[in-house]
Amino acid sequence: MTLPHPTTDQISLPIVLAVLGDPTRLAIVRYLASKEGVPMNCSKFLDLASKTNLSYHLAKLREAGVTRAEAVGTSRLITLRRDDLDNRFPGLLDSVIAAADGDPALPIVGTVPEIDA
Amino acid sequence: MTLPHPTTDQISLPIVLAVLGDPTRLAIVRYLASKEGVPMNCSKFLDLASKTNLSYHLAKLREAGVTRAEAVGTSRLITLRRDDLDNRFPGLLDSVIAAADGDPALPIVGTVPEIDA
DNA sequence: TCCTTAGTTCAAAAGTTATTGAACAATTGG
DNA sequence: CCAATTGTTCAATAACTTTTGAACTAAGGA
Repeated sequence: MTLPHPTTDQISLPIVLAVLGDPTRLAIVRYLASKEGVPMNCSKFLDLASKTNLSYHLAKLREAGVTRAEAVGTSRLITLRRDDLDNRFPGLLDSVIAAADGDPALPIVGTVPEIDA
Repeated sequence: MTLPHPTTDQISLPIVLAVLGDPTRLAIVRYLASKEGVPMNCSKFLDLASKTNLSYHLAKLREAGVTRAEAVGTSRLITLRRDDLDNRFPGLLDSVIAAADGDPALPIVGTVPEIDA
């Protein structure tokens, strides 16, 4: 199963903005950005929402072109499409992340401490 | 009647992103940005939506802190809260507007030519 | 005063998004 | 093979958002 992703030029500004305009999804994007290059699996985000709901939000992010998801075994490895976003919308992601960092009211991944290896 | 506006520090990133994630509102913001400092009245945007619907979208923009509306006579003078947005979310508005400028699919104000004075 | 212009409000309808639980696949380890 | 792990899909519901028309207010001009 190869998951559908938009090509770079199919990424639409209003859709990206609307997708980022949700605190749960913003938290996911911030976390991916903070671990740039390290693919995450969905379970990392379980403190943000239920498994089902996460599946929904992650699909939104992927369909908008914000993230890339690759099926590996029973996991999905999720990465931020930073290069594509930076190419298409220069400066946008950086300013969104910087703005989010300044807002203590936003949910963040990892507040509920994970049992880390 | 003084219309309600959030203070600068009440402006919320997810709300601003969600509000800008609508093509009609994005068109309004782009137009205001292109005419920086020149207050617009609502009728400027009548080629984007009906009068009633415009009232709704302009209220969303105002309530999010993106625009300021001042009642003058029977008109509302609408301006972009650029300083407030730039202070709160540096670079965000500029990158959104630049990104929008690169997308020919987005609606723009003034496509239907106005009978100008 | 009466009419027009500018925009709002209200209630209804339509459409969309978010959230949930139960059931389902697919991979991996024992 | 069996069970656990990882995540998806589906259908239902809840909750919002958008759009509309009709009725309204408020100011300004004739």
